[in-house]
Amino acid sequence: MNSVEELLTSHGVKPTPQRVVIAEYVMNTCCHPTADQILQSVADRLPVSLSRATVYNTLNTLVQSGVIREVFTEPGPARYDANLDRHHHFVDTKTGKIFDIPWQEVPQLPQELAGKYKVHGCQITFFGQMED
Amino acid sequence: MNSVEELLTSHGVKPTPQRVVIAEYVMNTCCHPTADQILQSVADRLPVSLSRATVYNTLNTLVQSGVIREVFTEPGPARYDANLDRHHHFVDTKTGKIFDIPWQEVPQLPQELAGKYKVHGCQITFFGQMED
DNA sequence: TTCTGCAATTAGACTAAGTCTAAAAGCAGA
DNA sequence: TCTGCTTTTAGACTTAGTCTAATTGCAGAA
Repeated sequence: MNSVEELLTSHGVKPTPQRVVIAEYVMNTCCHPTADQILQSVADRLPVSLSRATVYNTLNTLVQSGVIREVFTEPGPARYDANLDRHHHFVDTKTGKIFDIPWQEVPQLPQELAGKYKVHGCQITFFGQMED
Repeated sequence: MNSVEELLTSHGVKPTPQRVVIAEYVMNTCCHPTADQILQSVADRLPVSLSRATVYNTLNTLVQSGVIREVFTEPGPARYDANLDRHHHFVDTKTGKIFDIPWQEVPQLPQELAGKYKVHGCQITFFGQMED
């Protein structure tokens, strides 16, 4: 049993071949792929055909069980992220690429706002350009 | 000439009847409406029929000219926001409602990250629940 | 081993959000 | 009034994602 299978099992997800290759792909790419990119890239790693519905089902299952995260930074399709450490995102407005920003790069934000908004989580998206 | 017309003109946007009622609607609602909600609500304020394409064209024009902002906090349709002051958003996870959080409620964030990401802008979305 | 039944997968239909296109309408200036 | 540009329109189209009903694949029971 390889480590991806163990990871899925430990999160209560039965490690079917489809789920394993999808999870593996998301974990081994740093590019925050979309569902469609995942389908394209993963399809020929399986002996059977892989359906679009399975990709979406699997991604939703993995998100719900906490194996990966869904990222919405901009218009367009959802992107997926296997970095489970708390972090934020930086969108390079020139290339569209998304980079992870470690949690500790950003100062602690308030846990309550304007005396009435109780904060449970937050997501920061930075826009800008990478220096060369 | 009313104030909405002046505002559009001052942003270089010709104030057609369609644009005026759409801008007016977005400015007078605090609920961050979607394109579809805008179409539903605004259609009968005009003597002619209002096309979906016009709503999207107008919203894109208004966003590009800086009259309103487009907000993506969660999966689903884009939402529009006429609050031009710099601010962030709070999503009430119970009701789905979006509230504006004034810029000064949140500490200043770094202008450069990890020594290579030059920040031009950022968007913070808080998730949580309003206190009763 | 075979049977049973649930969970996962599949293809394809369907829905929702938004864009594109070609024609018509509106309007500013000559 | 005419001309030409801009805006609007209806509806086709595209993209992202969900739903459905049938099939497949297993795990556990007999």
